[in-house]
Amino acid sequence: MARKQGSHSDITGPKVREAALRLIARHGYAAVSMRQIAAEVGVQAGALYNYTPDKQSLLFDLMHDHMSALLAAWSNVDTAGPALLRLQAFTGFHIRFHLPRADQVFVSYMELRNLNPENFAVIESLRHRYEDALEDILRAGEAEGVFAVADTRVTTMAVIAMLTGLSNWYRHDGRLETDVIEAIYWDLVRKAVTA
Amino acid sequence: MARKQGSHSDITGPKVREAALRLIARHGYAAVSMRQIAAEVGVQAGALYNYTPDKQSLLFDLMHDHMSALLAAWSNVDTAGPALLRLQAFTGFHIRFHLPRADQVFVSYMELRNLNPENFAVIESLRHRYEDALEDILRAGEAEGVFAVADTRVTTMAVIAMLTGLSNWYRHDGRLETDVIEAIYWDLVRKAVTA
DNA sequence: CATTTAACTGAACGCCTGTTCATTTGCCAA
DNA sequence: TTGGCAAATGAACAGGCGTTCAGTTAAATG
Repeated sequence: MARKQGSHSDITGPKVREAALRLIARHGYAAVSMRQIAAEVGVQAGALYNYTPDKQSLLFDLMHDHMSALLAAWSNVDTAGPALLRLQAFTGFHIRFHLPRADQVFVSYMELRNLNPENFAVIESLRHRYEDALEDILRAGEAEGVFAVADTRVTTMAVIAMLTGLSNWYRHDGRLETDVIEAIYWDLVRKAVTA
Repeated sequence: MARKQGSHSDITGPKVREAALRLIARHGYAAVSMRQIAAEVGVQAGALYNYTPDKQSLLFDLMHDHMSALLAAWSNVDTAGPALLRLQAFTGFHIRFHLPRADQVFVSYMELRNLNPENFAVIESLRHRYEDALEDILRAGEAEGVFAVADTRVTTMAVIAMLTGLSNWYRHDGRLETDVIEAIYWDLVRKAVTA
């Protein structure tokens, strides 16, 4: 047999990406084979090459889509107003965007070293743009006099690490709702940077 | 030819572990082959099995040694006195211990999913003990009334993520000396948790 | 209903994987 | 100087890897 009942690229395509994301998040890019991904989808390995030119592109696309979606979503958040409100918006946005996307976050932060140099440069520049969004807010707050940090760039990295680290241990069936988490982290971030 | 000039287990053993650590930190456990490690050491792949029963044990030993060294070093730090001083000691210790060990940190935090279940449980419990050290300090500070955090466990995880994230971007040839970094992070941590 | 086309199979390609082991070599102690 | 042992070699094992492609089948088109 060859083509299966009900098969269609609009169905199989997304399934390939979902399976790849889940498996790579679980076991890592190098540890997951194209045959494993294919088995998860329910096809033979060769069929995957209708949807990606190669394994590397599959990883890159997953990471690129995540970063693009992140930046697109952030661009829809209101960034006017006083720095304190902007920082609160950033903190809340970051948590609400990342918490439901544990697999994407995991892959995007753990598999950087498995990107080839060109792909790495692309992802790195997207990540940099996101970091800069936070850094801009911190600088604005310093200009306003409401923030006081020893080093703006270091603080940017520290805050992002703190927020992103959340994805490594947060469990949706755990003790704390998203709203509560958001409040706790906003408390920490606000106190850490305000004058 | 077989045995090489000057070869000795006291020399080759450490070299195997150093090569494995460097390569795994760079490319990931699954992406590094025993033959690559052997080539780095300057022996054939079979010779590695004089120093490790298998590849999995090699990874586990690297991570176990790192966590053991971390806990041993922490146990030598004075943990008496007021909570604020203890927290400062923890922050400084964490940074000074981790900054010169970028490869170990990378491997210990990125390769957890490549440990088999038994090995994972061991490493996880060591990590937990380290987290608890910080949590104890935070609770002591709350009892003293000098700290005020919304949730102690979440704050513990947030602070550790912030501190550990430093290893992901810090460069020894960069703009900032260790002392400066330490001061910046202490400023952030102190403000975030104090009442 | 006939034809085209998109989707998939299954086998094959050359190469790499972790691990084992008989064999060889070089160092050290007697 | 000679034996014993530690420390390697290098070939082999069975299996998995990413990727390609001629052939087959189901769905879409006219």
